[in-house]
Amino acid sequence: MTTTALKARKEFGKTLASDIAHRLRNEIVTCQLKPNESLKFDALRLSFGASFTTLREALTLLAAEGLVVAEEQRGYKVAPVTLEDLHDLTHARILIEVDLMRRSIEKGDDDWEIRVISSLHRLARIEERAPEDYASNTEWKAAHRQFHEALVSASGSPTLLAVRNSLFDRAERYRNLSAMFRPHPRDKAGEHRALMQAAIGRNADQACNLIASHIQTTSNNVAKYASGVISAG
Amino acid sequence: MTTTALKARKEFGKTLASDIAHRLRNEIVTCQLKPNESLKFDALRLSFGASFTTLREALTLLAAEGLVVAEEQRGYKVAPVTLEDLHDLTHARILIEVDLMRRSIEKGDDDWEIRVISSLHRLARIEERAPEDYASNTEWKAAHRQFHEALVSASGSPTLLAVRNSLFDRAERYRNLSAMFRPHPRDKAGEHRALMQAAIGRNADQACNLIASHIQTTSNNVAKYASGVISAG
DNA sequence: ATGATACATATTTTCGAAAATATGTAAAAT
DNA sequence: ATTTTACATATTTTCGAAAATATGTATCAT
Repeated sequence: MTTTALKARKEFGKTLASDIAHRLRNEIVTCQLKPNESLKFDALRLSFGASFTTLREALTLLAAEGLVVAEEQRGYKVAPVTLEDLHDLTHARILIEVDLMRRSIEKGDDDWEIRVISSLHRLARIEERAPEDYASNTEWKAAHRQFHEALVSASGSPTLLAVRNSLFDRAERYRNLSAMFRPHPRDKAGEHRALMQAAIGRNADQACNLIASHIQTTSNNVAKYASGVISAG
Repeated sequence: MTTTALKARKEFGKTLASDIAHRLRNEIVTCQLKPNESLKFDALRLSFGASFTTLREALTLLAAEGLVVAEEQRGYKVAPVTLEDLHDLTHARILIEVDLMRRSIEKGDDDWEIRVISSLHRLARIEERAPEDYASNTEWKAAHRQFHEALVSASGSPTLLAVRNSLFDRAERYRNLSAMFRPHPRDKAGEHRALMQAAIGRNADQACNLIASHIQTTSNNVAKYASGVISAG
């Protein structure tokens, strides 16, 4: 009932465009906006309450991240999901995440160890509280993201970290898609704990192997359970 | 004198925004727009003849590529050049280019071999014609880019290729900067020929070593000759 | 019936003005 | 002299209308 209602529109960024990009990104990753769905300006204007220009800027940003594709003069649409894209994405993620992991383990200081341990702890607590299908839990997803982010956070490579974040979003969309059709979520708790132990124990080779197979296994499961809704590619 | 004058404005893309992004990218990479230079809308509007909105879209695109940085509510500026950034960039380029090279050699077909051989041939011809300081030659730069692009063009990884292209632009800016202060360009002809031979000969290990040291050596030279104009980082 | 052409509609793209925000300057207070 | 406040200016950000482009429909010729 106060003036916060107006300001509340800008939750995540200082500018309206970056805020809308954030909201759009979320809707695409969670598949509220479905793959291949065309993003018409009139419709977007209605649901996001912003002008053509502002929306256009947000879409440009998401196109650069690979969540949206732009067909010039023919508008924007949510990026399609294909098996080919999933494989491409998985390969890129493993390459980059393994490199970042190794360097993080080399360079990580006390604060890094604390970030890794505490983010895993938070993740475990959430899993305790909601043992059944935590994978569709928003809180779990945020904690999961933060744990993986913490692992590579000491790598000191802004360029690769930025790419990594973008790929993580694209992968999360596939995970969400798969979760819709999967009877039970795979139990990753053990894998996460092993990752933490290898990282903190400065066992770089083991940590890199673990993260690579963690990503690969997740991807294989996505391909298995979501193959029905994923285009042939 | 015909109506082409109007259409000529759009040389590179179908939309004006993508065309302006292309032109801006070129001016930044060639350092006509200097590192750290602030990109005021009024000034840009004058030199590019487009409206706020269109320019904003182009800048958003270049910010995603890392050639421009956006400070919210305080406009855009050309991305700074620092030794730290150069190192970060070099590391990322080696990681990605080596991976793409190996996969290109695995998968490359006859057409790939032809692309590699013919693009090297063109590069060599240009070097013959203009032996002195071809590095500042626009034609040479385009051919150089195409040769390196050809080498990795069979990798079949759209995601990593897109990142690679973006990193190549950022690196080229550093090369151009260094060229301004370097007495003679390093002779890369031998390295390029060796790269081609290793790739076509399907000697993946050797080709990967060559491309890694090619990138690293270039980066070291940039650091050496351009250190005066690069911020400490 | 089929394909081509012209027209009407839908949609994207671009523009310049208006609003919001930051920056700079001068007067007032301590 | 230094900080604070108020005001004026410069700059970015956002908007909705107008232009450009694509898509769909009906008409005509073959």
